[in-house]
Amino acid sequence: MLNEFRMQLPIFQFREKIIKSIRDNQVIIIAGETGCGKTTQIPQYIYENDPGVKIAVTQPRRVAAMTLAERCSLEKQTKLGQLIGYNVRFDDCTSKDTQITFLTDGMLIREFIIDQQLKRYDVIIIDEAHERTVQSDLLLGLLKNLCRKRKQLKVILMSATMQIEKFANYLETEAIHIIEARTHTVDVYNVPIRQQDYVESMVNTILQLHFTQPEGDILAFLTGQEDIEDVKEILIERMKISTQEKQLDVKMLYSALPPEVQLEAFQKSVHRKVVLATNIAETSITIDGIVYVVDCGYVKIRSFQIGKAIDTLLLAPVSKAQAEQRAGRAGRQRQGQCYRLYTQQTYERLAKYMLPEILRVNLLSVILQMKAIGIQNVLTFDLIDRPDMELMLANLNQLVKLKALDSEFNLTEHGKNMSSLPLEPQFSHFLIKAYECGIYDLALNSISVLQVENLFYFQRGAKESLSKILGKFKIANSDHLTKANILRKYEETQNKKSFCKENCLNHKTLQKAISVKQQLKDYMKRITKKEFEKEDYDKFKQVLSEALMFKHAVYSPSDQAYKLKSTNQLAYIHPESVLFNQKPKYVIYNEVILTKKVYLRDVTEIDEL
DNA sequence: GAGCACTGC
Repeated sequence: MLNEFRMQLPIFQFREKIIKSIRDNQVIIIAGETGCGKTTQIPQYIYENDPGVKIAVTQPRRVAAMTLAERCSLEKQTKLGQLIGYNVRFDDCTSKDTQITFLTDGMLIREFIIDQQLKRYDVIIIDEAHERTVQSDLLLGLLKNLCRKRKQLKVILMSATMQIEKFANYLETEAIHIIEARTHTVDVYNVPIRQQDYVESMVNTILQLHFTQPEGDILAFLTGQEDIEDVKEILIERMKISTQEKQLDVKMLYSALPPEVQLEAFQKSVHRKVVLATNIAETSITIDGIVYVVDCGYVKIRSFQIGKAIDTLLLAPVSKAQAEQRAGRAGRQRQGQCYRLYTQQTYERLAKYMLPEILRVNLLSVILQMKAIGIQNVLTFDLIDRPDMELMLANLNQLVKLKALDSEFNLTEHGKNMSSLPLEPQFSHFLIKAYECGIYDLALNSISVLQVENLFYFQRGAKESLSKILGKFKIANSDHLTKANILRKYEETQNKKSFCKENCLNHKTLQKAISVKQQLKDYMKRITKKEFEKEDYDKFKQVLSEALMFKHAVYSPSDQAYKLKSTNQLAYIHPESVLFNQKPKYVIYNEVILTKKVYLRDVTEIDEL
């Protein structure tokens, strides 16, 4: 039954022990580094031991769920979607025969909304729990509760070997298994003195490495598009004037890069390759052949400032766990090396772990989900880390104003409908109201494009300017309507690829917007029957303004900036807005975010507040 | 004149 490959995995020696542990305990923890085989093998062991059980395995990312299902199917020599399948957004590859389902944790939360007992599964495995996403934290809370109601249910938490005691205490279990993986060692070097400018330091380190060390590709961790482009330019320049013969291929990798350009970073290169990447290469993406890692020591982190009610996207030092994760990327093939552009002393002072997501994001949609799952008092719900009470209370009150909850915080019919849509509550509210007012096509197009990121792609020094392109599509002083217009024009155009090229648009992004639109349309069919349509921009703005009632701002001439109605904070219109450099008196916005300045993103002019 | 970490439903 078990082929030789499977028997060689480190986890195999633990097979009997783990099966027994699952029999004896309701909740068990399995910790092991990547490569020990826990994710692919444990579900199969459970199935082989008791072929009647239905198993769910969650993953933070959709690609992981899909590839893992494929791998396991191959090992069991079954067709994908039969015995073993996956279920991710836009792609359900399961059947009535499916016993092992790999799914994203967001998907399992949606299943909780439909069936609060999750009766279709006998065993639930939460994988990569150490990543501490909002979804996996919430799932752990829900499963902890569910274990009291369903005594036969088995829950398995899988994670890297960190914070195990914390998970064990929280889940009240002593059944812990630690699996050693066979990974190659990575030699870590720190710079003796920290350089002021990590871009310069990065370039020097890469070149020195290139000219002195034996063959093997390099992965460099930077923080964003800007420093990646800087390093690339300088590297290419220095290589040109270098007297050394050895060539170096410079590739980039970050999520705003169109997928076809990202692919270049994976191709085998004749010369040594250096991939300049964001933390996308930390967990989401693996590049083969990496022997050297260079780590700048920083990462951009998005956090929600509770008092000011603004998001920030700022540079922060990495955590120790993150630095280890980055270094580990050098040891996947053979023994590797990691160069850190910071001192040993700086390393010692780093935080052990990054603050979990649930403690640093706005929780409006999570709280609506919790209410939809039937949690009476979300303020006292037992999560592994409790979010700020005042933030949750503020979120509850916002949901009351959006009529998702009544004054006693009970879920309304409208709230139930809102929670069924894969959108932020404001947008769910907007879409439902827009349907009722007969502006559904405009609203659907607008919301669909607003869901996707990186609509435009500008290479450094691109001829076409953003304002010129925006000018072509601009409608009614509104980013929301302008984006709806872009999607319409895209759909009407025959040659979509050249349309995108002309307008610096991202083809894959618009394709995704179309999938989103179709999905929203399908969901909306279950909520309302209304489908008459009129083209009324004023009505659109009126409904949007009501949905974004906490996101109004007024221009203050003395400050030359916008004053947010909610907090009196000053902010500027983002350069990617059609209203950039214009000064309409009243605006509504989707998001306020601090990067280099406090910016309002996706802005629409309105007549009055 | 000036900007764009990463996931997920």
